[in-house]
Amino acid sequence: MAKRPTLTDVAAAAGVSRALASIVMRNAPGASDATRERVLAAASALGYRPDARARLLRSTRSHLLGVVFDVDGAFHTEIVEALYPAAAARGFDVILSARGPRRPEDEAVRSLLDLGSEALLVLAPDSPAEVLAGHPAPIISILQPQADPRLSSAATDEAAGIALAVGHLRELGHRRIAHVDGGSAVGSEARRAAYVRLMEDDGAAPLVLPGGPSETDGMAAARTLLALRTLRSPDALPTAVVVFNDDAALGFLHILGEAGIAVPKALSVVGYDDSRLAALAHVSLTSVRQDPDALAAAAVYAAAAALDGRRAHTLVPPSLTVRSSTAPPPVVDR
Amino acid sequence: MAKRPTLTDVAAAAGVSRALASIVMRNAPGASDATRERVLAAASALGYRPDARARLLRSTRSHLLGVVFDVDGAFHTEIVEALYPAAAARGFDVILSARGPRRPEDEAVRSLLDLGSEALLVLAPDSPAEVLAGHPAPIISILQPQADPRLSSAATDEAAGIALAVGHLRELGHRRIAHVDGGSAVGSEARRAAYVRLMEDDGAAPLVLPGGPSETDGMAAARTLLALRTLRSPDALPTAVVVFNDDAALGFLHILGEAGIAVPKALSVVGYDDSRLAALAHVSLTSVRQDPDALAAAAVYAAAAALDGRRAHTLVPPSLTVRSSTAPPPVVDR
DNA sequence: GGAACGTACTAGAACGATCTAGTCGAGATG
DNA sequence: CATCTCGACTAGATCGTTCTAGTACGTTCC
Repeated sequence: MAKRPTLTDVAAAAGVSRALASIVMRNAPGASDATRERVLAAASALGYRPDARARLLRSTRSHLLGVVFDVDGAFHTEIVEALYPAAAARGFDVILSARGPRRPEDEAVRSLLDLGSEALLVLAPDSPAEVLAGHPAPIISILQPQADPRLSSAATDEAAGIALAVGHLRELGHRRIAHVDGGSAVGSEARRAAYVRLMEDDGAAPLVLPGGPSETDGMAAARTLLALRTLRSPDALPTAVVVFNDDAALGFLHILGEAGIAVPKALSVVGYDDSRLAALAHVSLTSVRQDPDALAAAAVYAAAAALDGRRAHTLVPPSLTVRSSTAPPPVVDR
Repeated sequence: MAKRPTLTDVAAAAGVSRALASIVMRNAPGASDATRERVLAAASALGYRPDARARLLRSTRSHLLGVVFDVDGAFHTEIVEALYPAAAARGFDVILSARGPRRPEDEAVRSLLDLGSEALLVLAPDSPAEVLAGHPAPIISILQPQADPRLSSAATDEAAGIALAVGHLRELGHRRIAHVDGGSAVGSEARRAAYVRLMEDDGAAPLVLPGGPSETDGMAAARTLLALRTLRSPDALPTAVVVFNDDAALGFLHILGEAGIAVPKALSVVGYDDSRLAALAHVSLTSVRQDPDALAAAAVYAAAAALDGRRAHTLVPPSLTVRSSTAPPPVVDR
């Protein structure tokens, strides 16, 4: 429990001034190679580590990115991990603050600002753009594109994701493709609109089943589809469904299983997020994959740009992970 | 982008000295009610928030708890969220640092120490006790009990958890209960030992199938069990299985399903962690529940105790969430 | 050979708060 | 009435670093 060595200790040990030791530790120009070596040797001999508090307090730039993420968002944590290397590549450090049912976004944001964050990366912010733009540091919205010109964003290209899903199904031969939407969840509107547009461009009738982001929402949507079966003729029923996300897709699959509808033989299902759930052998769901590394890199880029006074709005292209919940449509009475 | 107001600004606006304004902001004794009110009014009028960097640098106590957690550990994030209120209740603030495949524990720990954490809470530490004890702040190991007297810990009572699972199965009428262990994962040894002991106390033969913490480990264990069926007579085969965790249990269930073994009719399965997976309608796994709130409270208590020079080792009792993967054993040839 | 320049280095202020050691005045005590 | 105590308040040092404004000295240039 000995007290931490300070820069003064290092300077004394190396026989130089504090200021020069500081120059060496920051790897700043203004020291000869010989002293540089001597100071570094003294530092490591003493086990010196710069005190982040003093450093943050004094320096003009903190090089700190504050990140707000959801504790229960599985995909959020993937992005968080990708952010560490992405930030380091541009000379930033990362501090985290969790948001959750018992910790409001506002509190998370403020604690990061109090520590001197230069910019804030907020995953799927739930505060309105108005509030976000009011903070004294630039905000980068991750996963949710922002129309507000005062904000930056890095998000997945939802339209491209839906296009991948629909394209894959069409290639398999599907024509009657339905969509279970995400209700009022983040991204739902963009995905639904992209779906409707793709259908109309193809001259097909869109069929949107109201859903939501959770397993139970998916279950409800499946029950709606089952009810439709008693009303429509078989060749007016969808042979494939694109569901808002993996959680909802799982609920959807569950009800289908109970009703004895074989997936993918009778009906193909595509999810969205390519979460851990989708990859389970038990589930094996074809799903649209958002790229956490690309999102992280785009977000850090946007932060750097924002600090230069420029706004960036990046859309990251998703990919499709094909598993065993999709297959050609059944050949029926034709 | 106006500069943040400082304590000096507040003091000037309220017509008092900086020191007195500080006393008021800290809610420390030494100010009259009248000035207290005046200073607080000035502070909120200016939108003043204390600068965490300066505060951390100067004050003798930082009241900061550093938390290291796994980005991919679903249960970890539940504890993280519970830690915020638990810490606040004892006057602590929380800062997070993620550990992951691309961010080693050591780096996470150091960044927290550099910011002045008074104690570190590490979820399921993977460094040896030796290394952990070498840090200049007390370490509280969460989820992994520690024998080392220099460390504190807050963990689930694994023996009690296994006893709950086995007890539940015995009440249902099971006598031949197997265990799929967790290989070298955290907690595996304790759970396996508890299982073996419970079996022996009952005069039953323990059957431990080698497993691990992942879905594929569970799948492998299930195949081992299936192979056993061809070697043993039916009344020497287990009628119930307690699996190391939910992930492995899911893989186990998957292979069982493929082999046409009905759960819970032919075989009962109990998981461990009561994770999101277990709660899925599609899975509905009976599982041992660890209590995140109790763990968080115990960890913060241990941190406070450690700062007083006392070590605490708390075991939190788990509970059992009964779902539909367990039922009475099949009545067979007896 | 003196001005101009560049490199290596240093003294001391500054960041924004808290802490220490006081001052001041009013009321209590003997 | 002098002394003591106590609450309200303040000046100035301090935390560990970075920043500003220099000094010292060797080299180059006309």
